[in-house]
Amino acid sequence: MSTSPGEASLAEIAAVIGDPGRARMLVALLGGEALPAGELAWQAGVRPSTASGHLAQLVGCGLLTVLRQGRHRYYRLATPDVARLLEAMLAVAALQTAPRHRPESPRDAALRHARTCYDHLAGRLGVAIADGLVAAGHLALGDGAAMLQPSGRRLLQDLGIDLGRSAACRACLDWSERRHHLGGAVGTAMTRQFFALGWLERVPESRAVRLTPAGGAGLGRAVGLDPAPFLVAPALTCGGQSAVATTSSSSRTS
Amino acid sequence: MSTSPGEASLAEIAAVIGDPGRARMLVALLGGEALPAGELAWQAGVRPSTASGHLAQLVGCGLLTVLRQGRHRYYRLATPDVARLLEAMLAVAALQTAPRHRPESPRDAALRHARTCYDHLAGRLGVAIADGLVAAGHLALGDGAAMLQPSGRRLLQDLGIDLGRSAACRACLDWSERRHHLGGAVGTAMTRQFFALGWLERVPESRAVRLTPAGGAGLGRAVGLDPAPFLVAPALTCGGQSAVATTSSSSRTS
DNA sequence: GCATCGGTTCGGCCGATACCGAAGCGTTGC
DNA sequence: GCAACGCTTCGGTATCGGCCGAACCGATGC
Repeated sequence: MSTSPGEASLAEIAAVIGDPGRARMLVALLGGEALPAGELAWQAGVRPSTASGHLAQLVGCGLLTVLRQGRHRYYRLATPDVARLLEAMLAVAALQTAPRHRPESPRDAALRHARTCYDHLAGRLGVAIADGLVAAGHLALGDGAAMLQPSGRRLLQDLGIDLGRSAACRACLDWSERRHHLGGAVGTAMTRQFFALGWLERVPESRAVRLTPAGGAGLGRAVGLDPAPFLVAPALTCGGQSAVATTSSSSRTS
Repeated sequence: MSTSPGEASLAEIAAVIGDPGRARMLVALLGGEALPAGELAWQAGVRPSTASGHLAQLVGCGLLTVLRQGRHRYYRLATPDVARLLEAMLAVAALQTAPRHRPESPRDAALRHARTCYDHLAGRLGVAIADGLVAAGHLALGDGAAMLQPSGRRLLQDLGIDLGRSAACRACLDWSERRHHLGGAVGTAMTRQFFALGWLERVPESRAVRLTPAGGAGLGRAVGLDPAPFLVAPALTCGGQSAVATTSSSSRTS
């Protein structure tokens, strides 16, 4: 066969992602944290033995890396490129599912509201922050790319975020909003600082994040965000127990 | 199951891409042209009946669209998002294959040299043009994003390319060079104009493109490109017959 | 009209692989 | 040391999906 290496590996990688269980593992890891094998098995809805095989494949084709720590093995996305690939797939997938069923599970609602996209913010909150920066003239955004303006650089410096000389950042297509939010080095640095300032906090067992009152005030000042819709968050549906209860929590050890 | 629609479709789409035959079809369509079913069957190396099934799946999950014309059916990538997804996969796949085998088939050599990436230029030529623009200060490039500077806008206007007010463009990761080339609206407009000016021409039966002598002179003036390495192109290996001969040309009707 | 051609549908075959339970291995904690 | 724990390896089963040839359908051209 005259299969170019590119073609061969393309199918290989896609086939590995193309199993429902493995896909669920990857989406779980899209939060950016490293997770142990048992947690991923539970997320995928399979037995540990099955999950182990899946994880071996994911590591084998370079999508994940392992971190051995005591008797645990923590898995994480191998590179940011993998996260971008997954987001690109979710964006295409969202196009197909949007017209069809819209049951809007509570878990999805929380994710649509605000979540991490590997190393930056996504969901309505991520889009709203990007919008605020654009409206204030701090950010130029268009056609899949974005660039921070001098005023935006100063703004971020005031928030304690010191960027190198790079003003360019990625405009990541948000699969839930079908709009762009801020990614790349600038988006990563902003998100990290927001967590450090206590403006954001992670929702347990999920990629979802929550805006704290301090964060609402801070973002209101900084980017003119109206924090109201984000503070009344759908917390009742994603507080950890109800979402988990709808799945097979019985198979969980705890 | 609590599979969010995103997760379910992620696996669905990946599984569809994950077949070697279908992957070859998609890569063939990455050239940006619409191709008839028979041509795609030949590219995939399967019988028309098998290819028909594959194409139905690709259309079914929204990756391709059909264009009926007489007794032919032309297939093309459904949206630019699909092309971006495929390029993201190729970029990740290139990471894995790079350390391994490097047989460097003649077809790959031509593609590495210069090719279309759906609607813009890629390969060494695409990267060299982007480099030239950056070196001359016409383009700011960094972290997956790029932005045209005022001088770059004037340069493109002189070449007959009129952009709207958007100066932002995508920096597309080149899977063969592991560097960025110019995509987005600006990259698309440039590439289209280069073809219109006769600076570029397509290599038949391939995504590869060739720089014409006029194009070498023009790009030398415009972006300071040294056209020498691109004019002595590996044309002998990709002229159409030798590359095709290595595959099953016997099954071809012509 | 009839032959040709591009493409799809159908039926049957077969290889690949996801799944589980049981057993094994290394680590942790008492 | 011994038990508990997290994870992996192995063997067997069952299902899924790709592949082809043959038949069918619609459009084209003489």
